[in-house]
Amino acid sequence: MIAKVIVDVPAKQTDRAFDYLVPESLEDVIKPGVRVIVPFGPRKIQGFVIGFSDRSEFTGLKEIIEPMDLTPVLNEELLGLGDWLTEQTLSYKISAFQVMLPAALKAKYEKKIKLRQSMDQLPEQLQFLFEKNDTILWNEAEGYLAQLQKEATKGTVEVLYEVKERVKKKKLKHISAKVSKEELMTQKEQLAANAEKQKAVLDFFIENPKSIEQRELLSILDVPATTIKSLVKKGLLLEEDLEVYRDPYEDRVFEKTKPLTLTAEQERAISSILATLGENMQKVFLLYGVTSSGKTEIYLQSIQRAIEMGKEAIVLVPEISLTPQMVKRFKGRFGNEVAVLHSGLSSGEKYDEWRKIERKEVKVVVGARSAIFAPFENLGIIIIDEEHETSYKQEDNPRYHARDVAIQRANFHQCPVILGSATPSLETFARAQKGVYEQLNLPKRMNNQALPSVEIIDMREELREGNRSMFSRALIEGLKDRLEKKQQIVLFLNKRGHSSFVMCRDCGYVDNCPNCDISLTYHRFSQQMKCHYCGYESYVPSTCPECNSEHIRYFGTGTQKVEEELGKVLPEARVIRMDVDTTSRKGAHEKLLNDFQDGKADILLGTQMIAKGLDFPNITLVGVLSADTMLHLPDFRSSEKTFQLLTQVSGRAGRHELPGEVIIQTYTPEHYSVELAATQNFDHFFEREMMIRRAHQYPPYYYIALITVSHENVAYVASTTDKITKFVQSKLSREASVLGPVASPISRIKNRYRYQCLIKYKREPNLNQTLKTILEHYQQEMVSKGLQISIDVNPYILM
DNA sequence: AGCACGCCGACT
DNA sequence: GTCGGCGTGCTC
Repeated sequence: MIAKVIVDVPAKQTDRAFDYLVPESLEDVIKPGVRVIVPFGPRKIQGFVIGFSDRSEFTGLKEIIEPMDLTPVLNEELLGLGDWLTEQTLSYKISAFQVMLPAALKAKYEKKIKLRQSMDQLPEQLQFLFEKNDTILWNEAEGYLAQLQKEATKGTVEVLYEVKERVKKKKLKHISAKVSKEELMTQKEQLAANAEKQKAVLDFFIENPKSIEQRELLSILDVPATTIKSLVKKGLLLEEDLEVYRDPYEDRVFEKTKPLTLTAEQERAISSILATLGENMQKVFLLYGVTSSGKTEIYLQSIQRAIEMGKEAIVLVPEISLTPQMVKRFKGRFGNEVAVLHSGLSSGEKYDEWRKIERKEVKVVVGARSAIFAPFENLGIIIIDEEHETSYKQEDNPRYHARDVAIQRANFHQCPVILGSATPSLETFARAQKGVYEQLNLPKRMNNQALPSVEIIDMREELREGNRSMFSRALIEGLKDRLEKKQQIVLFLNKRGHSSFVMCRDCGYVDNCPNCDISLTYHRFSQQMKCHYCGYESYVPSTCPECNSEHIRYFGTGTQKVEEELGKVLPEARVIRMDVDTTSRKGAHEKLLNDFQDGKADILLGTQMIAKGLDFPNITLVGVLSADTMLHLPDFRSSEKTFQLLTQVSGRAGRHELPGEVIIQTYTPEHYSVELAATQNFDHFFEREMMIRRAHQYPPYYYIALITVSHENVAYVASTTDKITKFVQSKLSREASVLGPVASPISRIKNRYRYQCLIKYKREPNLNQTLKTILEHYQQEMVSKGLQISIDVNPYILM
């Protein structure tokens, strides 16, 4: 039997199956989807079995060394999905497989040197290396490698390549009775009279026939481990290592919730979904509901139905660690049937959650982007909450969009996909309008609570009238008012777009990174300037390096700065600040939110991370400090993102009995995305933005693909990009526009110059082949000259 | 990605 | 004469 194996070498030349003989003894274990260790040249590496064949064109086949799994980690569906991913994203097969699995299953490689003959066969100056051990790590022999290599050819030492698992299954020693209760009793009689500890242990097992963790047993009975050992030796007790899961929510109790009664609107929406569920068909729904309109309850009850039908469910949420409330809702309804996968977990914890899915111990997975690959085999429904979120697009290879994967998987399982949002992406909304997706509307908030009133404040006007602070007079008024009424406030700082940079007020000099074409960010905590792209650090300049002026200071507002200012204006206000600094510690996020919920603070101040999911009854005022910082980014989606963000943030106010108010501060009050977010008029915004997209040939009217070329030499990059652009032009139809070559918006990162070519097209069956040809053609130069070409067929970041 | 093989410059 | 630079090609 010959196995086709995809090897763990992410390179163009090795991006195909290699044939290996399956040793007879392994024929039962080696199945498609099993990871194996195979010899590859002089080394050993990991590979994935994708299929079998009885013949090979290749002579001199090698044998598979050993399997790494007893059961496949990728089932037939996921193997196929891997092929599809490879084709869609132009990535390597191996990368596609690895992205579908928890990182813990990625192999770790170790290179070692082993002494083969007696020490005295070795030149004297090398002997000390092997004094302690006959095997040392390759890096430990630094400086002697050349000599050792010579020894290796003589055979005194041998170079070993090892493939290691990254994470061990967590196992704990469990003890149980090996014989019957009666037998234990008779054996107890025969123990020496003074063997009281042993008798106590036997008594315990006579009472409790179940197995128990050794550590626990020892602490209950207060006996030494040797007592257990001797009973095991006598054959009365059984000692075994059982796999236990690292459960991140272990010590948490989730209050059980029951399905709520649905409103007439919810009822109407869910009936369509349930019908599709019952008919076993693939269909995509857009659940378009304003903030607080009860989308989650629809998710919960749809999943309920899927479970009742014996099926499973995937729920994607944007970066779930940021919404503990969401986890609570799912765990509350489905208890132990839920696995949670998000970036806040350690790789061991992620692996354990994944194992629960693989072993069919859960029915529902709630997680961020990569949870879309959960290895369920009987998927009944896929839900993508906050469908418009850009974090569903992976920004490195394979550059997939979870929404596309979801639809692909739903096609395989013939099940519904629900895309939920109050502010759908234009792509999705356009498809719903065309009838490709079925649109379900929830236009009203639950319990008919009115949407909050929104006021837009023109900060230029404030400035003209002499208010130079970052808070408008209206906002200060509002803050004071809520403090008095003991109501809560959310202050939102839109940081994306500009962070704190240092500029000279006299000459306009900006402190830039020497390696990247981007300004350095001021970090108050470490009193340093840092580059977000390459990590370069320097001190904060006290005088301008250009003109020696002392009027050099930082611009832009960080949350710390706002907190400080807030303290000056409203010293009595209790503020909780949420940003990367205060939430980096595990569980910090949740604790801060709990404190806020418990009323330990009046104001919650934060960045993007507080924009969604917050649902506290006492919030009656939401302030947006700077609405328009994103509008000026070189990104055709910036209006869309601004609109979405403002709408989401506004939705935090007045979700329960108390009416809500929103104050949006902006320097561009006339911009339609600000104006229309104030009235929460998505439909109007959609029309407006669609006109612009059509005029500029952007999605959803056109598809786009972005080729980015980078190298240390500008001229080389420019000329290569030029050749690529011309080539693409020659291969595509007249319908497509190929723009370039131009320098990327961030024209240099880590001293590499960056050029790009943007392709806008409607239908180009040749495109993928053309792009593949480019990668193939430049493959040599990519390895030998360090040229980088990255292709993103549906980019979300154009920088 | 590694690693070996192979063909040209500066050294004991 | 050889050590070693990294360009080229292969890995079942």
